[in-house]
Amino acid sequence: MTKQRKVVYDVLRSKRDHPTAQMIFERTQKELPTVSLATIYNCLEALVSHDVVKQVNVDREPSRYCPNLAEHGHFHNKQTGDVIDINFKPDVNLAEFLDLPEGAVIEDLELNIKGFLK
Amino acid sequence: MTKQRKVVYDVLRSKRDHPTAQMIFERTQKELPTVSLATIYNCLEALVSHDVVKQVNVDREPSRYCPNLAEHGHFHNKQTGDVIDINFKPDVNLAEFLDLPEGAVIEDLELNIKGFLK
DNA sequence: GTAGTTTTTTAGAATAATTCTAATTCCAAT
DNA sequence: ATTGGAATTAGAATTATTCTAAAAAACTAC
Repeated sequence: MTKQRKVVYDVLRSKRDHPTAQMIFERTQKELPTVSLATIYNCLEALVSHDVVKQVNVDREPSRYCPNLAEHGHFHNKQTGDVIDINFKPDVNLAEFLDLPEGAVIEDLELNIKGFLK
Repeated sequence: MTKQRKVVYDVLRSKRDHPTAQMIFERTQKELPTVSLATIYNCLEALVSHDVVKQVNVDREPSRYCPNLAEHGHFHNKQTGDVIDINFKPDVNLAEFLDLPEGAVIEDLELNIKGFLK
């Protein structure tokens, strides 16, 4: 954990709105004015590969980052652009409802829902 | 439906291996040697926006395209790079198992599973 | 503490999928 | 045939991300 990685991680935890690397860069600059965007990407890469942060991709938009490690999906509000976490109801194992091929081992499951709030 | 769009659509239906735009470009060139990559993107955009083809994104890899319109997910085999369709078991309504916010209207649901075959 | 080694950060260049631009071609309807 | 509108094309532009090389920082053993 370097100083930069810690600040990036804190930025992510302090406002869980699924910011992009650019947004994280801007928020991190308030704390570390000389930080570079490459460092933001490096830090995020380190945090993601150590499984303390999840990278969230919706369509081909810039990646967003999320410190929620529990298995969950994302609701992308088309009207506001917001992305919020969607938890599964208790004791739900998604894989049970899927027609997976013989011998399939799931390493990662990604659920993205797009829509709006009525 | 122009000639190019028809060939692109036929290419997609004749081999349902979720090709990228580049792969579709190469396959289309066999039929239309003077076609351009921009046209492939244009045609795919037209087909996707008219809801006859689905665009499939896994991570930040190049988009893949799929003529299967039934609601389904995708299994991404990390060992082979293959992407295959995953159907839901009969009468399963995923939304029932999710903690959606009040008033959420689902317009699109995207399920990507990464793993391998044992 | 200091010399030596490794890791991280940084700025800027490079990359690659996709989109845009402007010119040309195609086609349908007059 | 001519015109008008849309589609196609080649190539330039865009943009999120990755790479490169150099400088800075962090560690390690002495």
